[in-house]
Amino acid sequence: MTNTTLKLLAQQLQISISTVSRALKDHPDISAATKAKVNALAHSMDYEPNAYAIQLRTQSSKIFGVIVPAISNLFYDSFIAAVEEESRKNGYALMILQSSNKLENELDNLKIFRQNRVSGVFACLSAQAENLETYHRMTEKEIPVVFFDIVPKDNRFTKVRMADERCATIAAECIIKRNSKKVLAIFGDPGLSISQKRKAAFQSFMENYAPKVHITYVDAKSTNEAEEIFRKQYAKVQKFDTVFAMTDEILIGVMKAVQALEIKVPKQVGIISISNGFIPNLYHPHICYVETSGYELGKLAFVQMMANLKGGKTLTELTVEAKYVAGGSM
Amino acid sequence: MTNTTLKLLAQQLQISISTVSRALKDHPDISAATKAKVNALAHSMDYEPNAYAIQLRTQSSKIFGVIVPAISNLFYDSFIAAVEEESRKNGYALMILQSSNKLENELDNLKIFRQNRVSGVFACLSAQAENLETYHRMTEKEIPVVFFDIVPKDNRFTKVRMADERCATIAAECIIKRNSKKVLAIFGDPGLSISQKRKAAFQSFMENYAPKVHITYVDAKSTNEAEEIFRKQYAKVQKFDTVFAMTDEILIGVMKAVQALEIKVPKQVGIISISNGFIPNLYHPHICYVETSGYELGKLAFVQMMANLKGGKTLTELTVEAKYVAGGSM
DNA sequence: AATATTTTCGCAAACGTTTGATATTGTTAA
DNA sequence: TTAACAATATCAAACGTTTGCGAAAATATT
Repeated sequence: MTNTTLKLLAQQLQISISTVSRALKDHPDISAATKAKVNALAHSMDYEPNAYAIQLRTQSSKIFGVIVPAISNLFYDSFIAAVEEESRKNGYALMILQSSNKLENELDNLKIFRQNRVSGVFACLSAQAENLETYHRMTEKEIPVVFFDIVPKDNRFTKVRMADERCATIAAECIIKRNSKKVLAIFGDPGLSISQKRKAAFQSFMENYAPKVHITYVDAKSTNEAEEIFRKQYAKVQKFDTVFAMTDEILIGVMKAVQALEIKVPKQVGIISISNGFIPNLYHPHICYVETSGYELGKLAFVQMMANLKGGKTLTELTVEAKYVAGGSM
Repeated sequence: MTNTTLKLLAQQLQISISTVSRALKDHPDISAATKAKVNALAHSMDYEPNAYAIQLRTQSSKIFGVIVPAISNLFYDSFIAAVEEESRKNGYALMILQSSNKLENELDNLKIFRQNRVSGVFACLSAQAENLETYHRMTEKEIPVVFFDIVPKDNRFTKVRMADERCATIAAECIIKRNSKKVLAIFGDPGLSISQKRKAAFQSFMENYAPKVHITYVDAKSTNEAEEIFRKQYAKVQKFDTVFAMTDEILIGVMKAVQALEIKVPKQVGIISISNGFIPNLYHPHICYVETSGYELGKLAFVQMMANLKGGKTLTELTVEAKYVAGGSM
């Protein structure tokens, strides 16, 4: 069955295509009577405007592209959910592609976006190289790019991200308040700037405000690594009394060890992490965490995108504020 | 900066648009020399074919639509990830929209898909009404629809889903093998057909093969409800020795209670659930589960989609087999 | 040398829509 | 009654491709 088109409607009603087109979009040039007729027929014939023809004609696509390392991820999926909500409210649809942290995929995805003349791109850099060349090409072609979470240093781009330093600082404050003496601080992949930032912020805060607290800094690239580190450190005679987990991945590893070793939380060990809250609330008692919300970040990113679309250039780096959520683990 | 088009390339090289077009797609009519020239210029001018023009001309879009209740979901996000992978391999892009389980959104999404003339739709029905009318309209317009997970009863559609009955049966087997005497079986929202199927299968299996086992059947619509149920049942003098959790949500509730009550697993209580594995592996010991993989389901759905696209009508209901994954909880 | 064949390319229409310019009415003011 | 104007509707070009058909040039066959 062939699709209903303006032409079809026009010849049914014995009027011109342009009249039909204008009637459908409530153009003042068209009389109420004609509009009524056209709308009625369009509805009964199940007319759906052809997005491609429109986009070809108007040179604008009403589609945003989103690149995430992985869709299946507690943080990114809430980011996507937020962007999707806002997009739909504003009449945009989303094309979502995952890079799997591979440069090759990221480039492929960008190509698809360019070929589909997306109105804008939300991009999270893949861990590998910083191939900004391609992104520059996009902005040259007036496709705004809003980077989120893992953003480039180049400040010719619009960026939104979590207030990473602040997150770490809040966690540090908390540890100081708890009067901890010995802390095990586990950070993520040291290759990622996010790890570096958080660690630097954490470290400098602790050194300034609680220089006497003894802190063991370690990096863990995976859940398993985090678990092993915890076990090893816990085996020492001088045990730590508090552990800081920079990510959900790390927290999961820590909690596996905690459960296996039957450690009482918070009596024997206090735990604090940075998370969106899902994982920390799985346990009893709930783990205390500094909230980093992918959802909030998504909302913010969308605002930035619209600003870019409307008012030309808006190059800023915005951050979402972090807040502490108390659980029973400290 | 304006986009490079075939026309632009053509006038640069003083040849016709059609020659450029054919050269670019390696058409045998074009000489090697011309092809070389064209390709070189196209590359240097950063030519990107305009997907809209192509789709308008060829009437095919190379885009699939996906509707899920929520992107931010352990099951659906892995489904999406699988479909995305396969799609890209086959040159398709994905448009993903979430219904938030609202009929209104679902219809909006479908409209967007129709207007974008997607090549096919992967749909998971929202919990509310079964508005199959719209889906029929799509198939009439020769847009194949592959339903997944929550599928309609109408068997004029292509459907893929988990082998729900089998999942429950496997769990039941496991419980029998463990020699359980008293079981607490917690199922999900009784309004969903998936809950009904699993419960029916579980119940009939137990009645047939282990009629003497005492089973308490309850429904829980949320994590909190599951936790409360567990606590209440566990307070009884005649305690259950095994609990079956139909979903991750329920398992999470159960585990909160288990942790709070400091119940030893599996000594005091055995636990088995149905899950994709992420949640069960968060705990120590790992919870035993019957695996239902969104990822596998995605792969299967994609195969069905391609079959539909190629060979006309392929109306079948396929299921992904379930398998038992042993943890330390039984 | 004339014809037939192949290789290489251009013409033009079509996909469905939007929109500036223009034409056709009907209405009002002088 | 006629000029002036507003209201309504049409024409036609354009967006960037693809593709059937035919034309020209080069090569091969008699």
